[in-house]
Amino acid sequence: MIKILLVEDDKSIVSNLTQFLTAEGYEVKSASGQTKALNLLENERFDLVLLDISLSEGNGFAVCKAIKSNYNIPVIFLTASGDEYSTVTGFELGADDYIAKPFRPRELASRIRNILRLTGGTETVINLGKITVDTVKGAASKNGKDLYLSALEYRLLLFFLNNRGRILSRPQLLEAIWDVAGEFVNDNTLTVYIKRLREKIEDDPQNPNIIKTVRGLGYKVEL
Amino acid sequence: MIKILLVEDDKSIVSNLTQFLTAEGYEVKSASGQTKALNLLENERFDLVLLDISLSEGNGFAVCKAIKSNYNIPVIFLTASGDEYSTVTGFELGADDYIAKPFRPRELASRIRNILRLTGGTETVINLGKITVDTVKGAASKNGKDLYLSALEYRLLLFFLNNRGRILSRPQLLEAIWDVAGEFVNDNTLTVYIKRLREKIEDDPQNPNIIKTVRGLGYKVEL
DNA sequence: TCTCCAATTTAATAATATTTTAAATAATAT
DNA sequence: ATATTATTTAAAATATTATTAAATTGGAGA
Repeated sequence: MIKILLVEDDKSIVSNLTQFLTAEGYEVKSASGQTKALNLLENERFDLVLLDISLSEGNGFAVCKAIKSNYNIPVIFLTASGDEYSTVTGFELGADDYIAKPFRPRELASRIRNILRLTGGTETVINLGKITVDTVKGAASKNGKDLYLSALEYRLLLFFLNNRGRILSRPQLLEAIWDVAGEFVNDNTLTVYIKRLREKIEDDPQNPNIIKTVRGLGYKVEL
Repeated sequence: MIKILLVEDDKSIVSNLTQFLTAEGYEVKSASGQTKALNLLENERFDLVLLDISLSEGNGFAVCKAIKSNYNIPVIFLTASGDEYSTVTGFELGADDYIAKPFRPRELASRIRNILRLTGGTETVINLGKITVDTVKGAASKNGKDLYLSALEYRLLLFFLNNRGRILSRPQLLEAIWDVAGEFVNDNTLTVYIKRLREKIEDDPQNPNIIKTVRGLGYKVEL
């Protein structure tokens, strides 16, 4: 069953959408504020988040950012209509689509199907050889033994696993994990983290077998 | 350079969008009808198609279907406004997004970036005889065996493959790979790289069969 | 509020592979 | 035959990545 988290404080929208989406075959839970939303996300696995970005409490952008960096779940923004600013920066913050209120439910359903198709659903447990990452628990292990990764090490590993087979350039990694687009984070920070991660996950960190260096292009984890 | 094919018969839209998207850093080609569009697609590689579905000649759906089944390129529909029918069946036909006219160029740009991000760009595998380059993996192979190319060798090969059939002059190559327009990179650098690349990809590097020298003009890779 | 601790970032240095240069040789066209 | 263009070779210069250690930051608990 595909689970959708609806983050919205307008009660009537919540009730209408819940009814409609349930009829469409989704399981819907709702949260009226960003704190509640993040709480729910910590405890349950969702496949998609519908996010009202005009939440009274703070703005929705922060939530989106948090979701994106911690859970890798697709997010669709529900925006106040005609707010071009929102749409543009929404995408840039990692939203996967947006829809302006008021919207037709059928169109929303269509966009949901589309995003789920494009993002291929959410994975909860990712395996690669001896390494396992459980994104629900937020924990990683090697041969079943817990790996004690720091938050950034964890996110870096997760990003690699979500993009295995791909060459990931340093700017790409910096942007994905440190989310400053190139600026202000010492480039070497990444190098240091690669080293630390290797130290924890590789059998022979000097001759890494999981995270490979492709000189001049970036790093890559094989399939 | 990311290449966009704009399929649209309204001249003023074509001209406006071409200008705008070019300024955004895309390479834009346009076709006024579906036949022309499909012709272009046969001969060039595009990364994304913007498709007006109210084309006079036939409807856009057929084109979209053809694109999707033959090329696996993301398609964004440009629809007449308020046409819900179009949006729903558009997605179902494989469109990756749609935008209703009239739209704000910035929003279109935003959607383009988003789709390219979601679909991970197109251009993933390029083949030429025994040589294969996979730009997602960032790796090249010959007869399925890995070629260990340096970053510049890789970029050079990629550039040749993206421009096969064309004669590429030395200044052109220098500018493309070394991105120096006004010299200061020893002209021979290119020659040396051609040699190294040939050594790795040619069966008989002394009698190159892939990268041909066209004396006085430059180099060329046959189609 | 303060202190301490772990996590993160930065800086300095080393190791290594790539890139550039230069100079000698070969091939081709006029 | 000679000038021009292209190739080859090998060594020098540079860039990129890895390592190590020290400085900084920010949060949990006293």
